[in-house]
Amino acid sequence: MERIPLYPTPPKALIETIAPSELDFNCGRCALAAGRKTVVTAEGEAGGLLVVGQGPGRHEDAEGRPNIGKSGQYLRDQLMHRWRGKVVMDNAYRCFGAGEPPADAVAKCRPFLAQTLKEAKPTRVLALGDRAIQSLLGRNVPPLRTRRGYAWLYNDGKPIPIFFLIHPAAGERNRFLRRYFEEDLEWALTAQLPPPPWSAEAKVVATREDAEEAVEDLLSTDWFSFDVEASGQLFNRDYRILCASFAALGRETVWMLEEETLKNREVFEPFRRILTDPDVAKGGSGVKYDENAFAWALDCVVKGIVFDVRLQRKLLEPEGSGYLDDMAELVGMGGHKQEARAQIDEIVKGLNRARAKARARSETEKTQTLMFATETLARLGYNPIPEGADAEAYAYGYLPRDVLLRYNGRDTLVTSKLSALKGIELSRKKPQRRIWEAVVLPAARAIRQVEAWGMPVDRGAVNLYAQYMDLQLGKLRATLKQWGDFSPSSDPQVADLLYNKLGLTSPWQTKGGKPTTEADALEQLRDKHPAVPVLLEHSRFETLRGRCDEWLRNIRDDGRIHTSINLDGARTGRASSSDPNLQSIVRPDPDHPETKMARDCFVAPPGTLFLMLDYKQIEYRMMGWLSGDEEMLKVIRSGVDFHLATAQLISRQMWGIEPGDVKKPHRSIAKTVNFAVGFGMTDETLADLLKCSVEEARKVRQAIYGAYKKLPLYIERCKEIARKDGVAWTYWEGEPARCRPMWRIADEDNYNRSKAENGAFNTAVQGSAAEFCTASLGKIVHAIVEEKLPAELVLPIHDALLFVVPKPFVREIAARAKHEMTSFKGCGDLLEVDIEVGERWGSLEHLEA
DNA sequence: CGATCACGG
DNA sequence: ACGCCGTGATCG
Repeated sequence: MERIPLYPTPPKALIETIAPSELDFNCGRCALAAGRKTVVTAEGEAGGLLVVGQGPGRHEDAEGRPNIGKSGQYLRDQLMHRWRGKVVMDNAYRCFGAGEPPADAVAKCRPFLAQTLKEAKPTRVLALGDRAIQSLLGRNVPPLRTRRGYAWLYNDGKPIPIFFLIHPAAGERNRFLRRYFEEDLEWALTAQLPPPPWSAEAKVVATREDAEEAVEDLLSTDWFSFDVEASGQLFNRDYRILCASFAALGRETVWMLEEETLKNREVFEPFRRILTDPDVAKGGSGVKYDENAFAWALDCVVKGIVFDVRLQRKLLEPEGSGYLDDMAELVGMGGHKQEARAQIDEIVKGLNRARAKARARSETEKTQTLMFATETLARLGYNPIPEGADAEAYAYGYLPRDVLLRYNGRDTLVTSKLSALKGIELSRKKPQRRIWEAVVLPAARAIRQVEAWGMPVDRGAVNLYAQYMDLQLGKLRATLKQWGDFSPSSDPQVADLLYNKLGLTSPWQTKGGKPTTEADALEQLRDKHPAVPVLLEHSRFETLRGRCDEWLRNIRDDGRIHTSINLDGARTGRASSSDPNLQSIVRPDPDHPETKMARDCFVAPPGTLFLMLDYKQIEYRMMGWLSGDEEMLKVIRSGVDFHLATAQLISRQMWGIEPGDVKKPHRSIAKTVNFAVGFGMTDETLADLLKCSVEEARKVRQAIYGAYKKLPLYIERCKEIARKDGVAWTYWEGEPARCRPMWRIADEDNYNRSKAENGAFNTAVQGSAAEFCTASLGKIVHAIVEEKLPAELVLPIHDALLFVVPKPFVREIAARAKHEMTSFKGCGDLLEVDIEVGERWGSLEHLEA
C-alpha cells in the first residue's frame, strides 16, 4: 500500500528557522527605538522554563528588566508558587513605546528571541498573549479563543512544548480572566503531553484487500473520524469528492481513498458497509458536510454519527473558536492547513483572474460571459466554474496530489485527536453531556437531512422580482437626482445631503459619533423634507433587491436552495442560517406589497404545500417557566393574550381603571414593557419607546414586577450567578444545560458590565427556548426518516419550523409535528404552536388543528 | 477590514 | 450610551 507521510519533515516553529542575533543596544530596526530609554534584556537561569511575554511597560523600560511592573510582579508571584525550577524571562519585543507597538516590532525583534531560545535551552515554554505566540510561531492564535492550546519546538532534537496563555495583564482588571490565567498556568506547568504526531502517515487504499485491512483497523477502537475534500458545490452535478480519509481513535495511521477508489464499488464496499451501519460509531468536524458529500456523490447515507468535534467544542467552550485551524492548536497540530492554504490562495487568485478576463472580454465583444469564461479558463488549464460560484470551492481540485492528501489526512488526524479530548471533557461535564445527548446530537443528525432536502424556490419568480425591484429602484434614483448628484447607498453621502445640504438635524448620532441615516431616525424626519420618504423607500428596496442575487447564486442543480443551518451559530444555542441566510427574509407587510413578493418567491413543489408551525410567544412562556411565577404561569395556561392579561393585572395601579376597561393602547404599553423586561432594556430606552418620562417607564416596569413577583427575583438570580461564576446557563428539563461565559460582567467598563448582566437573563430565556426548538427539530426529522412520513423539514426559523408536505397529508403531519413540539417532560403543557399552510411562503393561512 | 445599516426571531 | 442573538451588503 502506498504510504504518504503527513509530515515529510517535522514542522518547525518559525523561531527555529530564524538566525539568532546577539542583542543590539543601538537597534533601530523598528519605530520603538525612538521612544525607549533602554532595551530590555532577557534574564534568568537556563535549562528550565522560558517565559515569553509581550513587551516592556514603563517600569521595565526604566530598569531594563522584564516583568517588574505590577502585572509582571503578579506573574512572578504566580510562577513562584507553582514552579521550583529555573526560569528565563523574555519578551516578543524589547523596547517600550506608548500605545500599540508598531506592526513590525515582533518580526524585527524575533532574531533576539531566537538568541534567547538558543541560550535558555528550555524544557518548557510559556507564551503569554497573542504577540508572544506570534513571535515564536509566526501565526496568529488568539489565546482566549484557543485556551489550552500548545505547539512544539525542538531543543537538541528533543520536543519542547510551547503553552499558550492569555497575558496576565488581562487579569489585572477582571477577576474571571485572572482565574482563567491561573487555571491555565497550572495546566501549562504540569501538563504531560502526548508526543507530537510528526510520524503519522496516510495509507492509500487501492484494492479490496487494502479496504478490508483499513476497515478492520477502523472497527478496532471505540470510533473513527472521517473527512472529505471536494471540488465544486454540494448538490450540483459537477460536485466531485476528490478524496476522503478515515482514522481510528488513538491511531496515527489515516486511511486515504482517492476519487477513483471511491467510485469503485468493489473497493469502496467495505467502507460503505461501516459508514451506513448505525451500530458503528463515527464522527467528524462539521460532519454534516461530509455526510452530505457521501450522500450526494456516492449515494451513501451515513448512519451512526456519535460525535462532531466542532459542535462539542462550541457546547463546551462557546467563546472558543470552532474552526479546525484553531482547534488544531488544542492538540498541538496548529498550522496544519498552512501548506495547502498558501497554494489554495494562489489557485483562487488564478481562477478569479481568469474569470475577470473572461468577463472583460465578453463585455467588449458583447457576448455571453459564460462561453468566454469557459474558454479562458480552459486555456489557463482550469475547468469551467459557474458564474457567481465561489472559486475556492473549486480550488482543491488543482492542488498537487501529495499536498491535497496531506491536507485531508491532517484534518482527519486533528479531528480524531480532538474527538478523544472533547469526548473526555463532555463525559466530565454533566449539564453539557445531558444537552448533547438529548438535544444537540439528535439535531445534528437531523440538520444534515434538512440541508439535503433544501428550500424549494421559484427561479422565475425571483428573476421577475429582481426586475420589478430594479424598475422601482430606477424610479427612486431618478427622483432623488433633483436633490443632487449623490449615491443613495452611501451613508456618508446621504448624511451630507440631509444634514448639510437640506438643513435637517440628525435625531441622534451613531456609535462612532456620526450623524445617523438609520430608518428609525429618518422616520422622525419623514415630514420635514420630501427627499426623506424617497430615501427610506430606496434603502428598503435596495436591501430587498440584494437578496435576489444571493438567492439566485445559491440555487443548486436540483432547483433548491440548500442553506447552511449552523447549530453552533449563536452563543445562546440558537441555530443560524447562512449562504444564504433564509432566516431574515422580510415579513409580509400589508402596507408594502413588495414584502410579500419576497417570501412568495419560495413556492412549494406541485402537489405539495408549505406547512409552518411556530411556537406562540415562547420567550414569555420561558420567563414564566424559569421564574416559576404562579401568576405568570396562570396567565400562560389560561390561553388569554399575554400582553392583554398583563395590562389587566396592572390596570388599577397604572391607569386607575378596571381590568374590564383595558383597551388596545394599554395592551400595547404592556407589550412594550414585557418586551423590555425580556431583553433587559434600561428605563431610559423604555421611556424613549413609550414616549414618556423615565419615571413613568420605571413605574410601569415596577407594576409588572409587582404583578409577576417572582420574575424580578429570577432576573436578579441570573445576574448573581453571572457575577459569582462568570457564566449564564440555559435550562433543560429543569436543570442547567448550556453554559455561556459572561466574564465581561467583571469588567470595570459600565457598558460591558451591564451588557453582560442583561445577557445573563437573556441567555436563560432565549437559550432555553432554543433548546425546545432544536429538540423538536431533532425529534421530527427522526420521525420523518424512520417512519417514512411524507414530509420534508426545509427550514428552522428560531421558533418556527417550515415543512413541505404533499397536500393530502398536511393535517396528519401538522398534528404529528405539533405533538412533537409540545410534548416535553415537565413543561410541555406550557408550549403552544400556531399552524399555517400555503402554496407560497408569503401567502400562508391559518390552519385550525 | 471596520463601521454602518437592514433584515429576521 | 444603554436591547439580545444572528447574516449580508456596502462604503471608504
